[in-house]
Amino acid sequence: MKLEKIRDFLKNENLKITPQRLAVLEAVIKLGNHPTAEKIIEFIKKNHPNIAVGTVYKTLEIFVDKGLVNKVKSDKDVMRYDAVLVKHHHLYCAKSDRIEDYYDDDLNKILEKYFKKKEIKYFKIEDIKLQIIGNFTNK
Amino acid sequence: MKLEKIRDFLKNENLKITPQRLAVLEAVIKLGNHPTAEKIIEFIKKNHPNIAVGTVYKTLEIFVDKGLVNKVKSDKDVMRYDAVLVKHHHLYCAKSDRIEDYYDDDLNKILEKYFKKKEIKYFKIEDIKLQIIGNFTNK
DNA sequence: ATAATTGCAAAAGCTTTGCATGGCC
DNA sequence: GGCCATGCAAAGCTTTTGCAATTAT
Repeated sequence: MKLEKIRDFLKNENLKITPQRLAVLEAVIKLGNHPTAEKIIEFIKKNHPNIAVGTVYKTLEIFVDKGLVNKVKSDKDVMRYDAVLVKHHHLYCAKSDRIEDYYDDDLNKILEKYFKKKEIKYFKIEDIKLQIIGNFTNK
Repeated sequence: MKLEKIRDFLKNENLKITPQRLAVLEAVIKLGNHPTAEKIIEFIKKNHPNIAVGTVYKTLEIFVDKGLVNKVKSDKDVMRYDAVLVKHHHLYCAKSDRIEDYYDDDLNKILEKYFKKKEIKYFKIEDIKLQIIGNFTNK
């Protein structure tokens, strides 16, 4: 997302445009690959040494509420954040904390079709995310 | 899983059969629905008031290592545990912490077939879990 | 001007750890 | 008896909170 778009977005949500907020979003986007709060803070501190831990958490929470950022969690570690808004799934390394995005529109269509036919009693589906667990064979 | 099976399992893994271990596994099984450590401790304390929190966590971790119990985590809350070993997926309530199991062999077959054809470069799949997010329409 | 946001530090969970005591094999 | 497992309490980590000072609009 471009800087101008981000400013507009914040403005539309009645959120003040502060250097901290821009820095947090920049960090999530530039770091990529589902950074932890710790990594985000580390990244921001390079250019913005006085940012407070609490500010980063609060800002991330606001972005999650507004849908600018998503939370990603595996079965083993701390909260991680993701600024990729396009629908996607995740590849989880069984042995490490590595998480990669997986895009596949055919798959999404198959799932959509499947669940349209085979409705779940007592449950209205909003979204489906695959956790694909396995091992990366490259380094 | 029956008590005798559990005893055999522990024996085979060279784990001592202790009342605490039996109680933890019993709690996870009887509570069902992905209890938190807190709920497990609460349940066990009824019959076993002196059990230590640390013991429960250590025991759960051992069971997870040995594959007797799985960890389940949503994007929002603490670690939860699951003694259902049959392959299944999860329905996550978008508004609460409710998590229900979802079994569907047809779905598993479709996914298996799909990923057999459409291999992911650099990744060897071991398991696929669906996080189905939405709303329960019963109470 | 004023209301929202920040930094700071303390507090609040949840989970882990160290060690002496106790219990299983 | 030997060694593993437990209980207890303290410590560790991540995340949240309260509040005075600061900043965006």
